[in-house]
Amino acid sequence: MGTKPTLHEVAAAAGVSLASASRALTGRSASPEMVRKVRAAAKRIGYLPDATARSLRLGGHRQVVFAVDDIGNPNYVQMLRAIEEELGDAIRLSVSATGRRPDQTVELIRSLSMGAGDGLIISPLRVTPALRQALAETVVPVVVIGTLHSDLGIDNVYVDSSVAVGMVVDHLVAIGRRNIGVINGPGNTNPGAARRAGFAAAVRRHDLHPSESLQITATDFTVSAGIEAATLLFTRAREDGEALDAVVCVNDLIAIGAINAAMRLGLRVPEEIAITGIDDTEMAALYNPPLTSVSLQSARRGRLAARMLRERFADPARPPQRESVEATLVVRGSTMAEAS
Amino acid sequence: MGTKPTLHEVAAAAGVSLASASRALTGRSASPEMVRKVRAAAKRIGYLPDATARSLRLGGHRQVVFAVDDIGNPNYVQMLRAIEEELGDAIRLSVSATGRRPDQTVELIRSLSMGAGDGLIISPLRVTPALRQALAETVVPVVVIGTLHSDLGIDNVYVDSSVAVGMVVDHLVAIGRRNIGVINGPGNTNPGAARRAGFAAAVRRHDLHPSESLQITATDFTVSAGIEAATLLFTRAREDGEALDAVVCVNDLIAIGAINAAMRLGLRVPEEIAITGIDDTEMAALYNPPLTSVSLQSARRGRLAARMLRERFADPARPPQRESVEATLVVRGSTMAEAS
DNA sequence: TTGTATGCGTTATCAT
DNA sequence: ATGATAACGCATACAA
Repeated sequence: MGTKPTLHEVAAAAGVSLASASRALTGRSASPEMVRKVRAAAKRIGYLPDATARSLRLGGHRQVVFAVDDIGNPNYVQMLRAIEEELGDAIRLSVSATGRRPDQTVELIRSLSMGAGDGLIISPLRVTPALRQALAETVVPVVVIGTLHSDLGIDNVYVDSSVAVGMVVDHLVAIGRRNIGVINGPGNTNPGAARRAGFAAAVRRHDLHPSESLQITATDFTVSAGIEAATLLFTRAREDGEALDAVVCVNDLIAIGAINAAMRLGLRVPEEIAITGIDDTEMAALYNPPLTSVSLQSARRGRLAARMLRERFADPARPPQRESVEATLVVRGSTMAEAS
Repeated sequence: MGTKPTLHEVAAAAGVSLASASRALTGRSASPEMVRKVRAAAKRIGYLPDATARSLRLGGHRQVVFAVDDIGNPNYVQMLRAIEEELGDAIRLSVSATGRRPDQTVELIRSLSMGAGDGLIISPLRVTPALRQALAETVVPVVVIGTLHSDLGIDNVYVDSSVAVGMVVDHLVAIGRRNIGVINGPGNTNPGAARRAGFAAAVRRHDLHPSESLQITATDFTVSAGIEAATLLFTRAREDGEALDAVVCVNDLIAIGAINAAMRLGLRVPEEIAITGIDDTEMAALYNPPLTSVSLQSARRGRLAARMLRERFADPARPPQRESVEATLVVRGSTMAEAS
């Protein structure tokens, strides 16, 4: 009773052959009486068809898994949508949240070898040694969206997000802001580290010398973390008497948090303080004020990754591919008042 | 060459047995020489393991499919996240966009019988006769999120969105607004029709008599459609000299479009015009001004649906379940200036 | 270590 | 219309 009933047991319970049971449930060619008997037996013993077995027999479609830390992140949502589109009806797409436990991605890659899927697309926040190891050993194809050493021999699509930070700093300097603070994300992630480095390089290039107290780290890439960090940044600048006319945030969510914090403190955006994000989320264009941001082309990256996987399915022997995507600055109202 | 190579052919190409080929690739117990030969042969003929077969042999997990019109819709994203969480690691979750073609949902239900999945969660915008038919016939369990006649015998979780509209109208009247316009969504959808009816009932209840010109229909449940519709509404009201101090929008995206349109026309929100949404999207709380909305508890609905499916897996024979969720009003700055 | 044979749960082919 | 059986692609128990 505790085990999962098979079609075999349905047939036994109904007192008919296996083949008849199958036909009665799929409705191919069976007498009304047979259908009645079989469906009754199936319901009685609690039979549910096994999708895997059906799929095997019927020559089912390929399945690819898309694994990200947080499905709710708008960035990943864009990727998800693009991947789904690119894969089309012929390939089924599963999503898997890996953010709950560390190195869950590694388990996932290993589980691929147990039939979890025919291919995998991941966008890992951190590339741990264990992950590198798993990537090197995998037999089923994996595409990584994010920074990755090329000698791993893994299909890869990436974008240099450190230059993205450079672009916003360039823009801020160009419109006359020189007292630029920054809200970083956690430094122990790949994007976090890259953007942190990008900011350091940019201020050096422009000969800016932001005080340490204007460089702050949010605990997470979220709006609430952004509010918290920005509030601290603004009050600290005020107390210390530090000039501050712009804040670079390392993603849109933090930036929106920063705008919220600024307003609560009565700071006007962009007149008193310019605020920028990164990712060019849908919300950026819609926000009030609209958020200046840098598009990292998430949709395009997702589409490219999906295409790479399709092409690898078609030709498993071809050399590993690498493609990159250009960051593009999108200037909006959070740094410049709109032309009237 | 055009067909998909199987392990059998790898074994043949390597001149070893099927079992040895299997072991060499999974790395169980095989000599280095064997591993080398087999992996070489596999690479040469372009072998990729079949996930379905592996999963069948290894006793793979259940797979459920979540099908919605647009994966990008924040509403569905919340559901997706909750479903993923509730299902846990033991059940794999696939997403499927059904918005591309009409009645693609029906095809999906039928394709379930071909091994596409062990269970299905759908949130259809429209319940067509064909869909009803497919639901009545399906052998694999389906949970419908949305309005559904109970005699279909399908597990169902729903929320009455017509009362949601009533709640915002009550609120607007309570704060002294009586010249209330509305931006509806497409009427040929389930939510669209329900909310339209809800508005009609509410204005009747409060003895309001909004002129026809203040009741408008957006072409879609999107921000851009909202901007378009709201612009038309505001300019029309201005030209006709109609008083207008509030606009009920049937979802958050349209409402945000309406706020955008209002600002472009120089209308102050909420002082001159109050604007409300429905869905209580994440963006609602973060927007500027924060959007008064009605939570339809998407996350909770998703979680309930996932749980229903799990419970049906556990006991296929139990009677069909129905659960509902309460709409709750969330008052924010788009209708009332914040307390200072 | 390697090969042979069986079975995972289902549908399709071929008889009857 | 129904029943017996092979096959889908793979991993493993067993024998060698």
